[in-house]
Amino acid sequence: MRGRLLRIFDLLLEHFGQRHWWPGDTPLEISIGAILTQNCAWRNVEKAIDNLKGRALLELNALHRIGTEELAEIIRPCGFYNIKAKRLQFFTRVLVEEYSGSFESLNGYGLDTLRERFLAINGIGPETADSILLYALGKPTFVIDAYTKRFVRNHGLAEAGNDLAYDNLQLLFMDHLPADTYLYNEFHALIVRLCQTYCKKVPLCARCPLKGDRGLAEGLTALPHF
DNA sequence: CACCAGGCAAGTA
DNA sequence: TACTTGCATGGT
Repeated sequence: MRGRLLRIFDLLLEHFGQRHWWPGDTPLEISIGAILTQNCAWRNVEKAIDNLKGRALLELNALHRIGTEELAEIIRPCGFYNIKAKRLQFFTRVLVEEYSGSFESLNGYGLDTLRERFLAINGIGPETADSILLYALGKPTFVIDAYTKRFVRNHGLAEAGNDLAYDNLQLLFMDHLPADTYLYNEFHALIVRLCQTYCKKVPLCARCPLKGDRGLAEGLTALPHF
């Protein structure tokens, strides 16, 4: 599996090039995006983040202090705005009260410690936690999202059922790849890029160039023709 | 019109 | 433990 995954990575990287993920200029902006994108289209998150940027709210203390109802109206375009406003402030509260209000102070903690702390925050589940850890903090944890699950399923990398649970999907990648931040960053972004073009709808991606009876590796070599 | 989009928590059986 | 529901906007 290790060689297979690395081969998939190499072919995707060659085909699509570096992704330069996650969109966002600072650890805070990346973290905000990770929370706001929960079950909604990224284009709507961009509108919400633009609204925040226009009001100088991409700043930890400002975001922490603003009224929750006012914040909800500002992030309205990304949907679920009432609950997401609370979730943003649950997160900022922990940073302000426990970590000196700075992302720099998080660097001194290990991956497992921070992941456990993030998961204990209401509104931060495994995907949001891993997105912040990997893309905002540079910790080597593999992000599993709807695209990743679809990718694994459609290409037979895991059987249906419990193997597709979040933690097991994460182990599928992390047990068979070196714990490398760049690799995890790029690999996940490439899976997203692939699915956004060829696997737009659940549950199957009939047009996906990786799909077929010939097997994954062989299918991948056909990528450049699409 | 129906369905989907880079989840998560709370409620139910 | 496993499954269902609420949360809500905007694009196709």
